[in-house]
Amino acid sequence: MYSIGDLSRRTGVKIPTIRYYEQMGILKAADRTEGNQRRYFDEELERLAFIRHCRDLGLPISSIRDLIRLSEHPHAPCHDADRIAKEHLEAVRNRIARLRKLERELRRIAAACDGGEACDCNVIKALSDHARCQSEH
Amino acid sequence: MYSIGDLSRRTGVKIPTIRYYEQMGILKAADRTEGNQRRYFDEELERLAFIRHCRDLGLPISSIRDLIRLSEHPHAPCHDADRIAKEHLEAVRNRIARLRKLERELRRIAAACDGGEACDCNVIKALSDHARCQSEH
DNA sequence: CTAGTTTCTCTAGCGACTAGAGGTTCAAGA
DNA sequence: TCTTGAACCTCTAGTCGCTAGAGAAACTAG
Repeated sequence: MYSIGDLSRRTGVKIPTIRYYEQMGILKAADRTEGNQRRYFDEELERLAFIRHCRDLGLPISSIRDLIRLSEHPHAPCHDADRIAKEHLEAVRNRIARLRKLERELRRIAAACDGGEACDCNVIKALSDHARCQSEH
Repeated sequence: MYSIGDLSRRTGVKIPTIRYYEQMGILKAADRTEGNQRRYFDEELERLAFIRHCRDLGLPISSIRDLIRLSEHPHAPCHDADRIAKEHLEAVRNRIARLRKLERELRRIAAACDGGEACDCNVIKALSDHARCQSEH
């Protein structure tokens, strides 16, 4: 049996965040002591680890909610879970592609400073001037 | 002389966003008509393009504010502008590195579905199980 | 002059937390 | 058993960068 602090230490999820997940309905409301404090079991520990893992992977809470609902209806086709993961993979790939363009751009800009004064600072000029970009963003 | 709608069409920045930038102090308060409507000149058009470009590159508004303040004090050393760009480049590189790890992970997870039922769906299992990850995140 | 578009301000909402106030409960040591 | 201090409770508000909507006023073309 874990207090919310135990759960927090074991999962690395901060206490207010645990309460927030409960409020969002992805972590079920814990049993309480006589004095109204939350007490958790291994089941919640596992679910919180699942949530944490999903969040680390960048899945929004709404998708996590979908996955949990799915896993609670074990005879539904797993098609949906697969779709959620695939869609997210696609989104991550797009983000990477965009960020790499930005990286090139920033490298160009950051290389432009010759240590002078702001009035002729190439960083500021480069940031002012969209036309110099080698790729649209 | 541009209305806020003109400015919006020319820069692709939505009208409420322009007003928001004014409120945040990175776009200076425009002149007004008798009837209190904003009227802009090319100077604001350019600044908005600058802001837009910075935002596209992912710079937070606070950094943009710093850069603008800097460009308004043209005899300050451009050292700070350079630092802002370099720091941001660093942050972008870190984000890319992290996202690539996530991509590998998601690819592994998304490949795990064999079309069965949710009760033995490998996507859900993979998401439950941190230990299977090939890289920490 | 009128009708329809644009603009105004103000407030509230998004997502995923995070921080703080002010009060209560728990657990360990004396 | 009592005390003390840590941990916990709820509630509200703040973060960031917008975005949406209400209701009213101003502009512009015919």
